[in-house]
Amino acid sequence: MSWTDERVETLKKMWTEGQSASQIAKELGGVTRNAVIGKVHRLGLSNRGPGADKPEAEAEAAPEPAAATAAPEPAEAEEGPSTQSASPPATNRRAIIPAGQPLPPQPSANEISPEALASVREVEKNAKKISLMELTERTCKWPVGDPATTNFWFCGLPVQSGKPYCEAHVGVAFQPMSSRRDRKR
DNA sequence: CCCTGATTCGC
DNA sequence: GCGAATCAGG
Repeated sequence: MSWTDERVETLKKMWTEGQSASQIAKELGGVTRNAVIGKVHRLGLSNRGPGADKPEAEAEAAPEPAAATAAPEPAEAEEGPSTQSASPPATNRRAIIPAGQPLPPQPSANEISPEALASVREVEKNAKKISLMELTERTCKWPVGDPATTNFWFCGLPVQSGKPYCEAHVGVAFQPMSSRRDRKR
């Protein structure tokens, strides 16, 4: 595969859209993400944000010709403490879990946002349905089903990173409480 | 381990 | 110019 005009355009478009190199590579096909990244660099658009081109960028200092009075530092707003506690779907199950540590919450009765719920349903269909012993540091530890049943398994999908769950389950586990708005029912 | 982009360097 | 290998980070 070579970089035809079309392919390059797709590349540019997607890259500008913020697509990841791997996604672009997948889309184009026949190339790896490395190829994409390499091309991106060669095209000189390694930087995605600035649609503006800044040919001249030299020397530090003197970035501000204007009299920047005071407050040159907007300072980081930083994430507010925003009590976005994970609010684990409270599990009433006695400590049934084996050598559990932080222990996964039960998805059960809780007001979960429809979107997140939908995601979970999705995921559960593709879940690897691994057993307890198969749980590793990087498998989603979201439990599904009743532990007392044979119909019990763990999601097992790749975890987000750090988190104990896969993306979808992280979504339902760590809800910003803003979405917990009590929707009438 | 999964993923990101960044760089290098033989081709 | 190309992109695999590698590097550096999350």
